[in-house]
Amino acid sequence: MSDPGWTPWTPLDGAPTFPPAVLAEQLDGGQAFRWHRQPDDSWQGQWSTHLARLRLAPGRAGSPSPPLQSPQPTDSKAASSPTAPPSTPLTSPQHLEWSAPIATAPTTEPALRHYLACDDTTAAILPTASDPHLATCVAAYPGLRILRQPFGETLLGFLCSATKQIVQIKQMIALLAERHGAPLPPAACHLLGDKLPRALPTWAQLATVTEADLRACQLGFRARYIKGTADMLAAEPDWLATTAQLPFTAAKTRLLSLPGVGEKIADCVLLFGLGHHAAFPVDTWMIKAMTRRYGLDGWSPAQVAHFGRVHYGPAAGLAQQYLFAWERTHGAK
DNA sequence: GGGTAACCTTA
DNA sequence: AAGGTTACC
Repeated sequence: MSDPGWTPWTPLDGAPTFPPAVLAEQLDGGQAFRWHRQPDDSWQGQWSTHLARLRLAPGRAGSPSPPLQSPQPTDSKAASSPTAPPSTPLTSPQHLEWSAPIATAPTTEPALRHYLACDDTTAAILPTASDPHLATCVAAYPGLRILRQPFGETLLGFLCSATKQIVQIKQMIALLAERHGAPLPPAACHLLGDKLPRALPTWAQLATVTEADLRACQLGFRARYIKGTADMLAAEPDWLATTAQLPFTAAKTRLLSLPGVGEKIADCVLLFGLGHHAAFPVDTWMIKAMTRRYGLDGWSPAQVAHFGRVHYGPAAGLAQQYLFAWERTHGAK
């Protein structure tokens, strides 16, 4: 059944089809930290002042909500196993459906399509023809894209990320929103029972929070970096807007001037928050991947980053996301 | 410049 | 240990 106050599940026009594992990777694979899987395997997430749910079209049998007029072309195989275990990354692609609070749905839908980068075709320029391993990774996650997230939120998320796992980062971010974020516009607010949805705090709001209160959000030593960054941004109110307009290298230089932002976090923010697809974040997973799959034993992060930029070119960031996803699931092999 | 420890907390 | 950065040798 669909929730009262929420729109019925509706196919998202223009969205690619996804195998379940790819949708999970895209929403909860380390790009974003505000998507939470629900008991019915749908996803609920927030970005900016948007709140939405996503799911993959369930099969015909046992469909809990009255079937809409969703076309479902070429879906004969997927329908045979609507609840098939996500045993392999390659289960059959299914169509994406969305739902949102009724009051905000008209603005949510186009925002969602933009956020999910449904129109992005960057994968077409990946050098898969000359790189068998990259081709394997791409084939394993068909439809995977780089999200288009709000710049400020992306910066906050990755300032939280240092030596933390995704689950922990999500906890920090949830606490920051709960304690320091503004409630979403009233129309959406009665919808989640006792839990009012809140936006993430803006950087201006963060500048008014004490470091101690930030530490109380489980930020640990990252609290000092976030406070320092908030102070710098508060001293220069146009910092985010100005940086967002700069070309890749200049934007990176500015990001690196913030406390707590080094090479890796800068590249993540450039990639996920500013759409600079040439950024190639190198973390411990990428070191493992390049060592194991390309024989780059003993290479430093800076050397691996250089290799990535040269080898993968203008879509290096997307290549990184495929390699990252593959390594996290196939790392042992 | 490269190598190493400290930084917080929790899974 | 964990998806890093910084400070200091």
